Amino acid sequence: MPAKFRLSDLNPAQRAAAEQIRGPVLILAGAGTGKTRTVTARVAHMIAEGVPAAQILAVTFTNKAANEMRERVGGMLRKDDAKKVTVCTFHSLCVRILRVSIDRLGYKKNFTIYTGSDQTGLVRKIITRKAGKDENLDHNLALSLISRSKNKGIPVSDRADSLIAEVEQAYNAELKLLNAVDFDDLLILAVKVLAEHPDVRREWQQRFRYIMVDEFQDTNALQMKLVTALAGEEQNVCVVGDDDQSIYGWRGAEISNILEFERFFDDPKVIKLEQNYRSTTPILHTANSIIRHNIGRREKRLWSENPGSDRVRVVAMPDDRIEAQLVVDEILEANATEKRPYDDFAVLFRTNGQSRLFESKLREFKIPYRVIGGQSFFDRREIKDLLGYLSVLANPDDDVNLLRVINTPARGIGATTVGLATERSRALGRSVLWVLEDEGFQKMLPPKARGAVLDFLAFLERFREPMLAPSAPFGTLFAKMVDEMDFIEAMRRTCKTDAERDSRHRNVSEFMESLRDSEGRRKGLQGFLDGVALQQDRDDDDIEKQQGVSLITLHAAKGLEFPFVYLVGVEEGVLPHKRALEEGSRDEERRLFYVGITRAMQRLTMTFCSSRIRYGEPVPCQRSSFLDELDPTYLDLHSYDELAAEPVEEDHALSYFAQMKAMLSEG
DNA sequence: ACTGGTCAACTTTTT
DNA sequence: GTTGACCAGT
Repeated sequence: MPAKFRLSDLNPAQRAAAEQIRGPVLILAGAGTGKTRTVTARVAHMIAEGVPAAQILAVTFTNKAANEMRERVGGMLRKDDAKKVTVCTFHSLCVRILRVSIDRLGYKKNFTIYTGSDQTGLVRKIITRKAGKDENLDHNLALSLISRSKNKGIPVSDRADSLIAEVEQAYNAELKLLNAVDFDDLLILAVKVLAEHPDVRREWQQRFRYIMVDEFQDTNALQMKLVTALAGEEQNVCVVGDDDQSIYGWRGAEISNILEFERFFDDPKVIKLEQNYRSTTPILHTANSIIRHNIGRREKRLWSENPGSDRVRVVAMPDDRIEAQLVVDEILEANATEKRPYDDFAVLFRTNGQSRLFESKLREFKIPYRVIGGQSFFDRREIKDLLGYLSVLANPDDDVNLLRVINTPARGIGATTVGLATERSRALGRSVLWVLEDEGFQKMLPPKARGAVLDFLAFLERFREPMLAPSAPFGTLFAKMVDEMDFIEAMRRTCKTDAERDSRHRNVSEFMESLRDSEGRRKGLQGFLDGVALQQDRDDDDIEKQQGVSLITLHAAKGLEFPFVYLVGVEEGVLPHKRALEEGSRDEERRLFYVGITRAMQRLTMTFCSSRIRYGEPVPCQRSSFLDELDPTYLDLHSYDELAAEPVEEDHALSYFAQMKAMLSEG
């Protein structure tokens, strides 16, 4: 074993956690308490104690966390051991199980995974079909209701005749017909196949006899079921989490999984990690003061040995443009005078849309930056089109993607022909592709359309076999396809501006390159498509290598840390978000705020605006009520004017803060 | 069947 | 400020 690993490097609590190898273990790891370090040390310790590396499964919630853990484990173990440890997300674990065994549940193994926009598209279509286009049942609402009920195993509405119930039924039935599954299905079906087929269950239980789950506070009921199913009799389950950082309730996460862990596993060993190695006392103190307002937590007291030299700042800004300007100015200055690399800075915000202004300001000043998370590369239209072709090749039942690509680029198969085909497909209960191939259908078409359809079918057919062959050079082949249909030229023609043309063209090139890269990884076209659906391939190489200021949503920031953090847009309605307040999840918003604060290592600045541009119009806003919940001991309140002019003395700032507070409590 | 234009609606967070 | 849905003209 490499010399890097010594149990004596851990503090007593961490060490206790690493040494408890067998039986159920619950590690309550506050923010910045060396969680990943402890977990990786635990893996190393297990292997040192003779546990075969291949029997260890570490499940995380996000790919980012999985990648990080894989890297850390790799640094601590011999290379061949490290490779044998399985580190993956819940969803990719489910895909693994299902690609082998989903046929037991009546699906075909070449199922397609429907993500975000595929789902919305499908639901939207169903809503208009069921209710006409004037009906404005919000498709996002419908989807989230459907998702929630799928996870809980109960129908959306008790009234079977209600529109939403109809939509739900149609959605699920249609998915099955398309030989497609959504994210919820991945969990549901994996749990189902394990529950209903003891041989499958036994196989996986024997494969993974030691299970670790990271970010356990984000698991939902199904994920808990999956863990229990895999754990088997031995119950070598170690979960790590922090209820104060539970921020995925809206997605069905059950905070009770961690709060009531004892209900699921007998007599677990519970270990708390409370020493924080990340942040200074002012930052931690401020963080503790906000999370105290939540009830029903597992009490933790985070402390730090680092007194730090900076107080926490709260800055009032006139509007969001100036907010971006000031933050960028400060970054520029700290980089110039303190020689701080740009990677030391992060701008954190509640909603994706808030990153735009910062992006353009940073570009303006030629400061390198990276956007973490945000709109996926794979959601761009041109990329979805290309993915559509690949999906149709892999799964001929995938009507949604077939319809997406059937006339992109335009090839003479217009709305009339498509309408005819879908109608017949519904009538016969066959896939659209099946209908197109049917001679009876072809005879109904006018000669021109028939020719176009035949050409299209021949085109697909020519590539299907070669692309799906076990070790096919599918990237190279697909490049040929794209070339033959003149995809790029057609796309360029539909672009309005030169900039758009360039960016789309670049995207296509990048996509083709990543496709060709994955040829070498031996997972086949199917593996590539899985990776895309699970967001695994999201150029994490690229983004890791990229340097510069990080722009991140609060959700995506969990697990990360930065010396200098700007938490922007701390306004009522943004953080806490208006929609969240309507749903009554103020506590979760508070945890989100807490997560944001605890990302900061040295210096934390929070800003709020008096006015913000929304939909192109300025809208007045107010500081967040969360700011009033903070303990002011380590807090300085500044106005933009002060900061823009001269740095203020601390006592002045303090009295300003006191004044402000007094004013607020009066009103 | 395709193109280009106007208009509306929209932004919570993500595997 | 962006994206898509819809419509009228070629």
